[in-house]
Amino acid sequence: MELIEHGVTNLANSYPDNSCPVRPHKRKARVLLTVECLAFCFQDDFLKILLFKGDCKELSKWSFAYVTVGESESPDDTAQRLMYNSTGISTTFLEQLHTRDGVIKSPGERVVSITFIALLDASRPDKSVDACLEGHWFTLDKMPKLRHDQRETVNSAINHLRYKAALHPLLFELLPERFTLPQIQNLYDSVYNAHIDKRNLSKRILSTGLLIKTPEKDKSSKKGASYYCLNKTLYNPRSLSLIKLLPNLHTFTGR
Amino acid sequence: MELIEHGVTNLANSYPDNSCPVRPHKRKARVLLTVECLAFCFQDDFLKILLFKGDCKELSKWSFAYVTVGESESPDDTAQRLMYNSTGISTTFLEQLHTRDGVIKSPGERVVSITFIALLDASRPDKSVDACLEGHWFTLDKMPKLRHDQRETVNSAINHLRYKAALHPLLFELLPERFTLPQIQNLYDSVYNAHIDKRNLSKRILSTGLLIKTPEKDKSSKKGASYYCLNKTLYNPRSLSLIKLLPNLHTFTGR
DNA sequence: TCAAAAGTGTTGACAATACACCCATGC
DNA sequence: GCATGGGTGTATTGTCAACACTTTTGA
Repeated sequence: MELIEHGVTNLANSYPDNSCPVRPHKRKARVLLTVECLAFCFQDDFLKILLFKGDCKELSKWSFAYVTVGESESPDDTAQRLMYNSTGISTTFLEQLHTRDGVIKSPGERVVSITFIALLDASRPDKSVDACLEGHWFTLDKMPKLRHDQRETVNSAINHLRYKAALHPLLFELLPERFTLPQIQNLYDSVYNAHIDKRNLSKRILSTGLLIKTPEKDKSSKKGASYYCLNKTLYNPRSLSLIKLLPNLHTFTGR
Repeated sequence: MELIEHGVTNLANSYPDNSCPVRPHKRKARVLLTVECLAFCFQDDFLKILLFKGDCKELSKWSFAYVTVGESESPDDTAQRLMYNSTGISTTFLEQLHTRDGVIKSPGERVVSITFIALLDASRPDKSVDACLEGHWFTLDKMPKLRHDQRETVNSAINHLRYKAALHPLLFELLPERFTLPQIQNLYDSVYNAHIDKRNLSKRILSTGLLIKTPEKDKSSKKGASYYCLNKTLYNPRSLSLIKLLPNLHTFTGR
């Protein structure tokens, strides 16, 4: 990606001063890059979001994870590192939500942050998370007070998650390698804070052909629920097929 | 948005060196910010994309618009400015697609660019575009050779446009203040490179209630087509309602 | 009066919803 | 044998797609 800066300069030079369609502004911005991650998981039958205890400026308030981008890493790598360091889990689903400008604190201290949404399989930490004492998973209805304007970002991430999961088989990212239909049921109920008819939901989910029934059963209930796993030849988190997974789509607005 | 840098530092200080979930990387990235715009309009019954003639490095190739972000403007302002300066049109629809890392050319010259998609009403330049000689609108099937890896970005923008327009009343952004049903027909045909049944399309469009029929007619055809305008109390480009506007949604993949 | 383009309705197929009972097992 | 939770089928409704003719008017 060897584009940008020279292109602008050179293109600008070929125009008279006031007419160049892409002439640069007076002074170029140099900014500090940060990455912030809104991390979700599914734990104890609830959708949860990862938050960290406040720093010394605002001890009582919480925040989602964020970190500055290193000099020699891409923002995607940063997000991956941030998730791994804060949860011990290798994130399989990371998606950019938006990039926004922070305040200019002093000359040269302008901060631009790229917001990611991360879906984690909470069942499989690759390393111990003992080190991450200050991070906690909260259900959405029990979230603590957040710092600054973070609440808005969290809300838009939840909205985006609901929107996207209604159209694409996305929530499997939150489940372990193998899972049961009742688990899926609880997952969708929790994400949409609703009671979705289990017959219709399982019909929709199974009709996608994305699930493979395994002979094993989860014996924690009396009858035992069959385990399913993803059909990896059909399922690709990079290019999710468009499948209507929820009724009443009209209740959502686009991102 | 007074969060980021201090938060990280302080939070980091409260952890032992190897365990902080959000500890900063060794050295922070300071980057040059650029904005690139994939601008679409609807002209002569075709969807068109705005491209500029190559600079001295690659004279024969074309590029979409891009510019560095000024020291005292937000990326959104930059995109707005870029569009206005290159087309004379005030863009009503600007949406972030993604942010991506460029190469590190030399220490301190790392470039990060934010990609926008812009939908323009080509009928209403606020100022003359005579000054913008090197910019041209191309139909998608007649696009010239693009620089570098820009083709991929263009393709993903077109894909995103198709995806989003299939679910939301988005393409009105490309139309003038008042427009006719045949114009809408041509617009959708062109965007999807298909022949969409006009009876079904007009039914879908009109059933949204977003259009208001005016008494005037476009007299350029024999019978004359009625002009419609948007119902501004219902239509809001910031929060587009989810309305299925196209059949065969399954032919698209998610953004 | 003819040609060109606008405008409009119906039907059949499929998909989505609502809804309730049987089954397997552990205790 | 009973309580718990898993698993399944159907009837109805609504939605979507396919399809062709009539209307208007300018030339």
